[in-house]
Amino acid sequence: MAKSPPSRKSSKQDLKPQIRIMFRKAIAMGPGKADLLRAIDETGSISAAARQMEMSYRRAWLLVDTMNQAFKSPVVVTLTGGKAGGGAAVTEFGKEVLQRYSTMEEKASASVAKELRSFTDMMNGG
Amino acid sequence: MAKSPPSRKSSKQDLKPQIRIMFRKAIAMGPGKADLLRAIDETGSISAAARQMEMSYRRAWLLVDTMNQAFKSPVVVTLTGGKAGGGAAVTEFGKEVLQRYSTMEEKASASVAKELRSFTDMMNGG
DNA sequence: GTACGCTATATCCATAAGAATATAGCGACT
DNA sequence: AGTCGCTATATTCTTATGGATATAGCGTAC
Repeated sequence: MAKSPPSRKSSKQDLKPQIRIMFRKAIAMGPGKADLLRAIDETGSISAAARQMEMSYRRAWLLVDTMNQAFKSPVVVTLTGGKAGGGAAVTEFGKEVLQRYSTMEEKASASVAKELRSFTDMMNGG
Repeated sequence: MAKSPPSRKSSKQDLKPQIRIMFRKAIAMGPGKADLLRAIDETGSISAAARQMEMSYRRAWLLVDTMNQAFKSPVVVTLTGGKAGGGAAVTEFGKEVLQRYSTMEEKASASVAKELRSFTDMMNGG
């Protein structure tokens, strides 16, 4: 039988340059943290975002903590208690960080798109 | 006393986009592997390159192995025995891979240079 | 044929990263 | 006052990563 495309995760098609902003050996901002910020903005909580991204709350919390430490102002603020038990929100500052990061991702990606394709040709079937 | 700048490793100034080419969850090519290729090309052996980069031979060998598996042709060929006990060389194909990767690094870096600087302003003193 | 230095590989160990779990605290709402 | 769901944190366990070490095999030079 023809092999059915089995829920492929990263394949050659996913190739893209990754921007990683380092801060004292830790990643202050990268693809994963950007996704997390978007998920927190969407869901309004760290734990909901973690569930959506299928990671542990602990890990999500640590990522948020790393970001908040790296930037001059918090990118995420939290509150405990309240009707929903608490929650988290991406600050305006955080949204700006995210926006600028996304811009960088797009620019970098566009700038190497052509080269990336010829690179693909040199690789085995990812 | 004033705290003297203690042999800083990565600081804000080092910020640059990283290109990582993935192959089945493994990094087929990235900054570290590119450096290793350059070191092998320079030294003519995996172990000398490993020493130069202060990593274990095992690790260097694994990195080479990953690359060779990811690409259609080997990027490094080795020979055992001989006057120097053996050695390794970056193939012409490997040099092309490296060349193209370096080009991508430069282009991506240039394309986001401006944004990267404003990003820096939002971060704490790295 | 012995020595040399490198490749190639296996084994074991230390450390780091992350998952899972447990628990405390909080505040709005009922 | 009690419930709820989330933040915040500690603890334990598993797994992954890499370092260190040991050994075998190889071919040239001596």
